[in-house]
Amino acid sequence: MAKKVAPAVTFTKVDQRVNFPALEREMQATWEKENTFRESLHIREGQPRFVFYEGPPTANGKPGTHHILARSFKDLFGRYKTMKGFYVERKAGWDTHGLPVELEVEKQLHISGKFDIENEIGVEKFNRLCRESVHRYVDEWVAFSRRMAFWLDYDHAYWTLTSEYIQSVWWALSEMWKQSLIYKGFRVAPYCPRCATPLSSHELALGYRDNVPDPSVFVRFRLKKDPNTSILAWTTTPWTLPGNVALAVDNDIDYVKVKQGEEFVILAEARTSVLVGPFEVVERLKGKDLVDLDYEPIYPYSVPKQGRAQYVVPADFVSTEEGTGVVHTSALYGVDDLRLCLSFGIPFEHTVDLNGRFFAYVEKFAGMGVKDANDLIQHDLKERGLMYKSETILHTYPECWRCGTSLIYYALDSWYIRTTERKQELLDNNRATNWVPAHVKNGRMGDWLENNVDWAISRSRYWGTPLPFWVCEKCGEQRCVSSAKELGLAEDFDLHRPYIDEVTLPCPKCGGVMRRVPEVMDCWFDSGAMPFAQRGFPRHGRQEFDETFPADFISEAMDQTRGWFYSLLAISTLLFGQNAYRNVICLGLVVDPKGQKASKSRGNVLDPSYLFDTFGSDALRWYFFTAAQVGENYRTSADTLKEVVQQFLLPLWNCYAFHVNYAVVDRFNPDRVAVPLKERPVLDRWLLSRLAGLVKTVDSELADYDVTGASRPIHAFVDELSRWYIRRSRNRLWKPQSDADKLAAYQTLQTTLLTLARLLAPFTPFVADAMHRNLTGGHSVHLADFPSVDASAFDPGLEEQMAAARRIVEAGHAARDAARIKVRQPLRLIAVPGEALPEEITAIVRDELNVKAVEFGAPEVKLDTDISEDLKLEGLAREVIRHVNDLRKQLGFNVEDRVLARYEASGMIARAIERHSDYIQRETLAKELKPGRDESFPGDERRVEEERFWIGLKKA
RNA sequence: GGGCCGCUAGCUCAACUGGCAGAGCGCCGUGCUGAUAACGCGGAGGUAGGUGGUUCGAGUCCACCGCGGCCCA
Repeated sequence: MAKKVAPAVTFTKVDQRVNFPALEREMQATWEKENTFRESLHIREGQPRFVFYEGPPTANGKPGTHHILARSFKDLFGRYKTMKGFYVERKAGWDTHGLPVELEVEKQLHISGKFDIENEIGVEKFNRLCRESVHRYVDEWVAFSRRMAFWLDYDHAYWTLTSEYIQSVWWALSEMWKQSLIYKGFRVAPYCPRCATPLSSHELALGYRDNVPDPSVFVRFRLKKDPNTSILAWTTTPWTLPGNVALAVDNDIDYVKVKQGEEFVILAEARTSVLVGPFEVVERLKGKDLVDLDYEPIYPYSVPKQGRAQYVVPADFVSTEEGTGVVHTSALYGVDDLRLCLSFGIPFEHTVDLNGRFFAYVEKFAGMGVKDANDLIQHDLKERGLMYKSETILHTYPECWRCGTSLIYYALDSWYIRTTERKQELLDNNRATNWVPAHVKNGRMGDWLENNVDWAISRSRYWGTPLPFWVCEKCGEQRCVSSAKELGLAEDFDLHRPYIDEVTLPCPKCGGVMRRVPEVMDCWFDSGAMPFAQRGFPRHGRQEFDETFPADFISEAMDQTRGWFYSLLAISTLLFGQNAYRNVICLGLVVDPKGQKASKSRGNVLDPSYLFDTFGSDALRWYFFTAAQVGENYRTSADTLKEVVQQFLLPLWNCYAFHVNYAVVDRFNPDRVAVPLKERPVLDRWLLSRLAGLVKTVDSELADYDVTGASRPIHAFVDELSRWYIRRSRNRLWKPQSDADKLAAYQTLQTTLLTLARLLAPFTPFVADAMHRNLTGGHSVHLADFPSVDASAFDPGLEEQMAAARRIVEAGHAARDAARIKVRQPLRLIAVPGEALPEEITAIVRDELNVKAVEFGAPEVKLDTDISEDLKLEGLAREVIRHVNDLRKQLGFNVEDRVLARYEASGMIARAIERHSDYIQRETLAKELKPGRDESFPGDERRVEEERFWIGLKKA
């Protein structure tokens, strides 16, 4: 007797009733214990880098289901490229500054607005609380990311709040300063005069109220050359009239001059319905005919001495939907107004102070609040015969979400980066970037860049990178600082407000005192600076920066087009003349099954921990990779995730369990010499050819950043593996004897499942590693190489023949169904159309359709439905086999248990058992099959086609 | 108001450059099951959001409109 060689790999039996969330928790623990992530980096040290940048999440809220999406894609490519042999550093990052953090702290303190922060809490304490708040959320993010298997190096994370990081940001600004790209100007924003603060668009959206009453006034602007004629302009904010500097018309709109009594009025033809009383059209004009006309200022206040103002200019934002088709323009109290005045060089001056009160020089209304002044201004205009008509309208208007005060649009001092000067470069660098999906490049992103405006980088807030600009109190000299050292500060000095505000510099020009401007930076600048700031560059990390710029790959949600995608592009273009990333995947949103965005008020938010606990993170990841084309929205629900588990993960797991559990029984040794491919049965050669094609597809699609293109074929392959290969191979593993055929089947399955595990490792890292470790005796799949294509396995001809065979099988099943003859009943012949297939494949067809012969070349599928006595007995034998196996299962025997069988039968059944006893014993692992009822054998009455019989079984 | 994306079966989604509308789930019927939280076969279910246009031919190209989404104003 040959001595048994202990296999090097011992498989552990697999439970078919797998619990994925539990499996994932165990695997996570294993990774922690074995430091698998660190090890996966370690084994690629010194290899070419694949550079990934982590877009830092704002650490001021809990992670949600939509965060699983982007983090899945980031992780996918990190793992894939690692398996392809690259060193993929994955440095975590935290976006720690900004208004969201401040608002969170305001909420926590039950305060709101600048007044409370400065006078009740104090900036020092406020910023300390902001810092603490950030740390609190970061812990949750780390736990969340671990749970979803997002491998990221949290130990070396970059934090935008560190002195190191801040100084890198300062350096970036100082470089731009040297290029004269930074200037101070005005920026119009929604503004609360009570809180004395501008509002972000997010805050603005919180405060809209319907049916707000406001004045609606039509004002005469008398022409200088003809004071009997006025241009009629409309406004709902009379308080802006003292600031009027121009009137805007559209060049192409039709205007009319109408006569009413002794007065003439000009307005858009489409708006004559606003006129009071009868009128007579005396002249028709185009907007461009009005351009350049000077009018009598209604108030003299707002225009500085130099420059031309108070005349008609053309604009592209004038409409005839409301008003008069003429827009009164007050440079500092409207976004369009300011843009227009700047483009025409019209001079202007503020009439209203930061508390919403008129300056003293606006004599008639000095010191009045803007809302209170509305009535007085209307009264004044009426008295002077300039008010054509005044009414009250109800409209939707924003209020301050904190205090309910009506907001005004107000221009504040703001610092800008002159990005428009480098617009062409921005466009060129964008064009050189690979966008997925492709339409974003010239669509959303390209369009945004075409309409580029200078980047307003200052915020009148507290918790942010302080602007490094110092201005002399005396002479106005400006200076940009690029490091703490330059200020004479220690390396550990907290560069935040309020400490930095106390740092003054002597003015080199006049010897006066230079003080820092009060603003902090737009935190988008922080995140856009991360390619170098995460290294502390240029003070440190020069080599690392050189090695890791630009990134090969980044991925975030689509809304980052104007966020991080832009801030990276803009900063890199200005500083380094190229984009910071080569490939970018922009993802859609996670929405509910109706396509509605998830929100607390709609009650359609999916709780990520519920999803993790119920379906597991592999299911979520696989869902995001396969469910929609990249860039589309994901209509997500518990049902769609359940489908992933049932349609993909369970069939995959069952294929794996099938192989392993039989391999355990048979003590399959994966180290045995492989049966040469040519000697393997056709089914194996077919599967391995399909597998080679799959590897090729997945690899090339991932190389192209096409994730659905890579993942969907894997699903299709698992389907074929389960529903054709294993279905047709069960008997090969089930049979008791160990021969070359069985060995080939095990070896084929082993190769296939191992390859699948490696293909799946980037997609579903938990289940892939569970499979891989068991199949290899404990090696993590994440330390393995990505599979390479086995070109020798390709056999397109065979694949085509197998496809033909499957078409025949389908037609054959349909024909049986039509003839109402069950598959268990063997038949003599099926005739099918088409060319003859090789015998080895035809044998599969015969077996699957349970026919003795297949005849090719028939005009249509035809089944010989004649059942001879021999065929009948064979069919009955198969019925018996099924009942015996059913009883085995019922009695709780294991698949490999040998049994002893007794039976009691008569008639055809008895004859069938006698004639086919070898066959029955083989298929039921029965060592003996004897007639005679024996009550010591647990058994059952069974019935086939009205004939009763009894069988009993015992373990052998 | 502007830009981009989407709209295909009850649901989730496919269909290379224009060429006979598909899959999975669900439903109905049926078969099979040591074949798994299965599987096989058959069936019902579609005006391709709408209206025009180009073309021998349009889900696919063009125009306009509607709905949903994101972004900007």
